[in-house]
Amino acid sequence: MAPEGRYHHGDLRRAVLAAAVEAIEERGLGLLSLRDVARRAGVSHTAPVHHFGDKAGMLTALATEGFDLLAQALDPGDGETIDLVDAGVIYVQFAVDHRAHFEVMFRPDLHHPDEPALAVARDRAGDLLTNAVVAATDTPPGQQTELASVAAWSLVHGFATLWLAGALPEQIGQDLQGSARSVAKLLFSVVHRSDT
Amino acid sequence: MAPEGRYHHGDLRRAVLAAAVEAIEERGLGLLSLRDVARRAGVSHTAPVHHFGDKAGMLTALATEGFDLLAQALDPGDGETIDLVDAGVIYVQFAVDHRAHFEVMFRPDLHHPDEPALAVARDRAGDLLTNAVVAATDTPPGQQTELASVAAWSLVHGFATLWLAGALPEQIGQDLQGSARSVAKLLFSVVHRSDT
DNA sequence: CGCTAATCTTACCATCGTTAAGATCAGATC
DNA sequence: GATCTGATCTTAACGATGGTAAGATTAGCG
Repeated sequence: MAPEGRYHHGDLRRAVLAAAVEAIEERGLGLLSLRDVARRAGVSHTAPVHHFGDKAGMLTALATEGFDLLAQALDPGDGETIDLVDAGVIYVQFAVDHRAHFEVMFRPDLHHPDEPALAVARDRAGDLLTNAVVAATDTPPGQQTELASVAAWSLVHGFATLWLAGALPEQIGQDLQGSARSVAKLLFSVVHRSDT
Repeated sequence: MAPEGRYHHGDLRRAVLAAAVEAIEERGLGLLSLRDVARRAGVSHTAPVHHFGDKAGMLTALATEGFDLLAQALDPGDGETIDLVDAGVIYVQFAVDHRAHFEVMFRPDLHHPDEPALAVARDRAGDLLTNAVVAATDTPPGQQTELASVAAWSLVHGFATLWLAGALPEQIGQDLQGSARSVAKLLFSVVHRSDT
């Protein structure tokens, strides 16, 4: 990936983010070291500074990339809205497939709080989720819809988070796909009862 | 709290855990420093080693204490089972009131994986949640009940986690109590629809 | 009182994140 | 093609961190 022996890497920003994902998946977010990331990318430990400023900047960029990937996975394109259950399954699948991204996305204590790109990416993904709820409820957006969206998001987010934490019983983990779909089907109950 | 000027602290284990909670609430789990915790407790930076072994040991103890506190909050005593909605509200309230504990509880990458006390405390809290679901569903425990429990837990856990991450809309945060109760009421839909 | 184990401190080491200074290089301009 | 300029990367250094080793202090118990 990295051109060997060259002073200028060529695409260090991307390489650093990829190395960070690799490091987080191997040793966990808590043990992430910027120097280790730089080593994996084959550059000196201060090279990432120029692209990200500091460690928090790198994690902010990683979180932004994560929200972009999630939005991309949730967006069927052509201005259409995704089915609610499908959206739920995709959300869980994303958390599992992009564990490193997902963990960083919801750790604002590790971010630069005032990074506009992060807010933009997060809002885009959030809007796609809300749209799926609105389409499923078939009622005009309002305060009830907002609560329904929050509840729906909470359900799939909680499921994904608990699975990542290894807190779910073994049976669930053995058939994660099926369990995720079963849980996602409950989104209908959550969304339709939330107006009572 | 700490007896001044004494060589032996007297209750350093408790003091260190309390200092860790304080430090996490102030600066976030990601920036937690063992030396800072020791400073807050008024001891040298290696004093906690004797009680916890290392940083992961301290966080494992903190997570265990968290599960114990949660179980205590969910246990009405006298062998009775708690109401499902009440349990949901209590869960969210616990996460907010004991933010530091809660965050550590679900970060197994920061724990000693084979600590028995942690597993015991976690299972006790988990059983209390499952009991509340079983009592509400009114059906014998089985695979469906397990899925219902997971879904119910996911809903409140996701809500709490998203709130802690600052990811929920402002309206929710302004009336967290009310929103938490509204979400907890949805537990009935989740639990009763999960057998279809 | 005296012994022992628990508790805590000081000294030290490798590693970490960050900053400052300088080296190297890509691309634009002439 | 030569030169200049800014972007990119490295080396060097600093304070802080987590962990280990050795020793000091003291509580509990005979």
